[in-house]
Amino acid sequence: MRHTKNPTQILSAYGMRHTGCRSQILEQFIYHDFALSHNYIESHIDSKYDRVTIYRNLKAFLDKGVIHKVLDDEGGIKYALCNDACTEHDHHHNHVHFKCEKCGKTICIDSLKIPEISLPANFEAKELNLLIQGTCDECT
Amino acid sequence: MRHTKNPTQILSAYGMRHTGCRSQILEQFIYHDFALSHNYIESHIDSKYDRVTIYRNLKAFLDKGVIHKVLDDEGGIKYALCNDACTEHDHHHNHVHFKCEKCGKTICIDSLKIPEISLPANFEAKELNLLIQGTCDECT
DNA sequence: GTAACTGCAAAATATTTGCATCCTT
DNA sequence: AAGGATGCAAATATTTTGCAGTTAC
Repeated sequence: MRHTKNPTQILSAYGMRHTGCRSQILEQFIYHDFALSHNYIESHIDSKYDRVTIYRNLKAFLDKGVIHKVLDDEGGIKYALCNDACTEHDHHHNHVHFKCEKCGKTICIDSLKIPEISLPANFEAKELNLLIQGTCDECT
Repeated sequence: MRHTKNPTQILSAYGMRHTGCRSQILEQFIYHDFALSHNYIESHIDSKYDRVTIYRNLKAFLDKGVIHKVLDDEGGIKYALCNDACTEHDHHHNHVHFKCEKCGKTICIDSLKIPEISLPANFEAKELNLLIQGTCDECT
C-alpha cells in the first residue's frame, strides 16, 4: 500500500468536511492499489450512501486535488489518489498508468518518469498521461 | 491532411460494404485532422442517418482496424483513422495524442515515437498510449 | 438470393440538476 | 447559525439490443 494516511488525515489536509461517505470513499482508495470507477466504489461502500452523493464527492475530490482521473482504453473513467504534493491549484501529473489486460486492474506507477519528448514546433506540453497496456506482475 | 485515401478506397481495402453512412463517417475522419466523438460525427453528417447506425459503424470500423480509440482527459471516447498498416488482427499502436486545452482538439502525432520505457519486473507492455495536454501550434 | 446494413422503438446505463432536509464546523 | 453535504426525484445523456424492412454484392 503506497498511501500511509487515513481518511481523516486526508480530509483535514485538504480542508474538507469530514463525512461518513467521504471517509468510506477514501478508505476504498487507500485500501486498493488500483484505480477505481464510480461503479466500483458504489458497490463496495456502505450502500446507505446515495449514488449521487458519490458522484458529487468524487467531483469534490477532483477539484481539491485529492484524486485524479485515470484514463482507460475502454473510455471509462477511473480515479486514483494523488500523491501528497498535489493541491487544488498545483497539479503536477506526469502519470504512468498500467492497465493489465488479464486482471483488468489499472495501477499507477509512480516510480516511472516519462522521458523527455520533443514536440513539433509551437506545441507546448503541460501534462503527460501515459497508459501502458499489457500484463502485470501478478498475472505473468 | 494526412490521409490520402477516400472513403470508397478505405472500405474496399478493409473488405467492408459500401454504404452511404459509412462513406459519410469516413469523410469526416478524412476531412478533419483531429479525433472525433460519436456526438461530433452525428451532428456533422447528413441527419438522415440514425444515431444507432453510427454507433454500429464506429464499432465495425474499430473491429476492422480502420479507426482506433483516442483517450480523452474528460473520459469521453474519440476516434481517429488508423495508419495504413493496421488491420483487424494486427494493431500496432504506439500512439501519441495531443489535446489542446484551448481549442479542445485532439490530434494524433504519428511522427513521435514513444521512447523505450523500462517497466518494473514482470510487467509486460503490449500497447502504449501517450496523451499530452497543452497548447497546440495553432493556439500558441 | 442472402447476409449485411439500417431505422425505429425501447431498454439499459451513466451522469447531472433541483430542492428540501440534515449535518459539520 | 450558516454553509456545506446528503437523499430523493427527475431530467438528461450515452450506449446497447431486438426486430422488421431494405440494400449491397
